[in-house]
Amino acid sequence: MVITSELFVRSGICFMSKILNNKFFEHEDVVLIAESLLGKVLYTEVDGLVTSGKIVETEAYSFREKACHAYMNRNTNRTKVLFEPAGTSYVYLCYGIHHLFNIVTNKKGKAEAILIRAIEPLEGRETMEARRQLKGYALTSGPGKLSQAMGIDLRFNTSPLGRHQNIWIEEQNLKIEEIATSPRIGVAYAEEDALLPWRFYVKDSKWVSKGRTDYS
DNA sequence: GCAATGATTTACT
DNA sequence: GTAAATCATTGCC
Repeated sequence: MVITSELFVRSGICFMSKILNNKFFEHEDVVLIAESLLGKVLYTEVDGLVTSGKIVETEAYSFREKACHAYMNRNTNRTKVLFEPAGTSYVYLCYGIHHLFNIVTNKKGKAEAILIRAIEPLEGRETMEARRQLKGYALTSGPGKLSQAMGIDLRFNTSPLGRHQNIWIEEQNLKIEEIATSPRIGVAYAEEDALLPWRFYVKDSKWVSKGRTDYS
């Protein structure tokens, strides 16, 4: 993996941080990238307010399997962003209420993406609490919750990740506890592909979502 | 044009 | 545990 080092000044303190670049997301194995994203830090700057959180739950989706919106290279107005280059944001509205944030991976034309399902708040926690109108673990423990907390909506759809786009991911070498795997949540419609163990989460994190994962 | 629906969350009983 | 909220997208007429 290739990581770009950049010097940033934040809160009057100078320190090195590493923003993931497109090479990180270009890998052909979306499942491997999904697992690798655990512990990375997602940032947004919305309305001049910076928020960030440690990624603790992800899911992988691929054009090769039925749970993916671009299964069989299904290319529609909504899914066409999945065919964009790696590192592009894919945000869509679910149930008319919730914005779900994904990152496109693999080479341009290979429709794969990673859904960010939960984060542990780091910077801007008060901003997140104000947007969510609540405190505690419900702040960001789910894909719709974290999007609301971080101000992510359809305006970010098709945005390439990067500091200048106000949405980016950093490697801060945060410690990761044990990683666990399970089937993805809410994809029973995918039949046999619903059982793929493509969900990754930090096993003991209190910030992981509570959705059911068994289809028995 | 129109009806169905969802990679969820929340508020109920 | 069950159900309502709410709308962009999709597929079919």
